[in-house]
Amino acid sequence: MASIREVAKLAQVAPSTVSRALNSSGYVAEETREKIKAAVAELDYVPNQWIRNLYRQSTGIIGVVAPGLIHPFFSSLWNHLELELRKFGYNMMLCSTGGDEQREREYLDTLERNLFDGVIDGAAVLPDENYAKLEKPIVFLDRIVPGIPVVSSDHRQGGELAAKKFLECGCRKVLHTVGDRQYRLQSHEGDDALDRYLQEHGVETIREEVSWDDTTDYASCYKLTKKLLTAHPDVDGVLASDLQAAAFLKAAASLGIDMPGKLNIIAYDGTFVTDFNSTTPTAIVQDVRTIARQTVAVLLKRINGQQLAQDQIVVPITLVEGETTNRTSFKAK
Amino acid sequence: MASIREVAKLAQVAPSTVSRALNSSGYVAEETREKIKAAVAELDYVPNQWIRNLYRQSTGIIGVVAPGLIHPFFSSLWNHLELELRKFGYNMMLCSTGGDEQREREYLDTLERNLFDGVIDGAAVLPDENYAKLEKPIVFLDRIVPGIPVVSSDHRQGGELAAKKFLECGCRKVLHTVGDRQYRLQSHEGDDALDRYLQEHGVETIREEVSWDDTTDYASCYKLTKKLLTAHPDVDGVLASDLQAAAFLKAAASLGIDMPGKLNIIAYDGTFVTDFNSTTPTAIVQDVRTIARQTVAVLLKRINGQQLAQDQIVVPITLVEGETTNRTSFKAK
DNA sequence: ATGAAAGCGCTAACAG
DNA sequence: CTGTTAGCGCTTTCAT
Repeated sequence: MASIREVAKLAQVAPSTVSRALNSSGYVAEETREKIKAAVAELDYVPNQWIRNLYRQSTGIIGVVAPGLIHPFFSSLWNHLELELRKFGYNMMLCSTGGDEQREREYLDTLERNLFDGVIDGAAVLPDENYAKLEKPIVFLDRIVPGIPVVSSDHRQGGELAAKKFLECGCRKVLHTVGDRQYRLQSHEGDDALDRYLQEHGVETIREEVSWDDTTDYASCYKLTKKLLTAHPDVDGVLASDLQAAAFLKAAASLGIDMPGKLNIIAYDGTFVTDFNSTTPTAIVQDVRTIARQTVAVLLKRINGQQLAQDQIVVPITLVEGETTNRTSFKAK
Repeated sequence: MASIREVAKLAQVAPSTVSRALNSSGYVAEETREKIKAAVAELDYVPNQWIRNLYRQSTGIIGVVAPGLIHPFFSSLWNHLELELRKFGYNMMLCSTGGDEQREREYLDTLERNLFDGVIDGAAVLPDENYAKLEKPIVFLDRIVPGIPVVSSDHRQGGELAAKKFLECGCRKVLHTVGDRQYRLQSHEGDDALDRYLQEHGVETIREEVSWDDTTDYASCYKLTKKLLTAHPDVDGVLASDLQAAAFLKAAASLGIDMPGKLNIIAYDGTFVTDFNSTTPTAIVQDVRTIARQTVAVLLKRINGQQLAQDQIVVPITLVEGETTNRTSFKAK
């Protein structure tokens, strides 16, 4: 790896002149420029970007903290984030915590101590105070902490869309799986909205708290869903994330439950995995691309020191009708 | 961000002493150590890791070049790679090329010019000569280039396992999808082995070349498989990657083809997505975890300047019997 | 238009 | 045991 000094020596100029020529900053005589160009070619000189970063105090790398890479919703989110960051000349360092506190802490530490330009935390599971001392521009996904910008789907809308669909289908008892409630997440709004709306309309709801494994690992999902369907035989509506919904579908079939006659299932997320099923589920679809776009937009504003109009950004969500909910409802009249 | 000099000043010692105290390299009097500790605490000093890297000429970050993050086989591979790298104290920077040459080139360039400790390229689609000048320790996945270590599944074994199964099922005409053949990939061995074995036993085979999209995007998969099944109505065996296999299954069902009576399907990869189907496919399962482990092992050897026993490492592969191949074959007698 | 010199924040070699 | 000095590879004044 040739250094700038070697180039300078060969071109018989000072290192600073080479620097200027290469960055086209400041004046360099055409003749000198030529000599330098020749020397660069001869030595196959490539400036060490790392060192440049040292001066610029920036690397063009954004750290992304993820709970996992396999879950279809997240893998597709990271994919879109990468594309979006690339658009603005940034690279992405992807860190996966597996939902573990300690690992998140370690990663945040690494990201803080290195010259990363910013952080996107999609796996924030630490108490609020841990985030207070972070100096880097940061954006959260879903997790709400005062003073930190957060991007997420409009889960309240998602919950309501699902609730309305269940009502249309004439459901009387709806079960939905919810995550841990220890910290404030935007997605909790969805659970609350669902319950509120359904209960206002006289429909019973059951919340079933599930672990991260139960939403990520299909085998766990399947075991869980079978258990739930057995424990609550009178449930006629289910809202659960894609994988779980797929598992519910399979489990219900194996239990001989008539669908969608006796059981309406709505999948939350609407990633590509729902396509596999022989029956296409009705799904609440998150707009991953827009989430990625907004997240990057917010982060860049932070990096450039601009003010944000709002700390919380919610992205609209849609319901896509499939075959797992009753079409012959009174809505269709 | 306090610097080491500020700490030194506050503790009334030289920066180098602080450095020694913090790295516990060299002698520091207990008393001095205390003073320094106090100063560090007072200023909330955190050493700038980035700068340290400059001296160590290493960052602890490995660049991973991926064709994509969504495809289940890859997302699970990146996940395991991350875990494995973490085990050895490394972080992973994940770059996704979408299979694009230009993007691979750009990423390799970035990785070379920055202080990454090594590169794992799972999306190598450039002509061989592009890799000759790479100076960083590198490992390829699947792609074979002389002089560069490569890790992959034992696809030859995979091809043969599939072939034997098709024979057992009494297939007479087997279709399999293959990728681009422009460069040498270990996975081509699988296609070749399948053809060879089947043809030796008098079974006709059809290769169908497919694009990256046709293996990644489910909608594309489905369109493709429907077309193929219509074009080759007499095919009684199909080998295709998970997503495609799922699509074949759905397409065949929609065309009213009797399965597995008239059509035996084997899914290649065996990722979690195959679980979703109401029918569990027979699958050739890649051992992602071992691939990840071997890849990291090879890379670390390279980083530490150790010799490799061999340039090509192949990881055993297995066939898992499912419901999409005929069990009542003459093997069962 | 060019070069010398200072410095980014830290470490390592060497005196003392 | 501790401080001084030099330097990682580059950029950026500031003279000339």
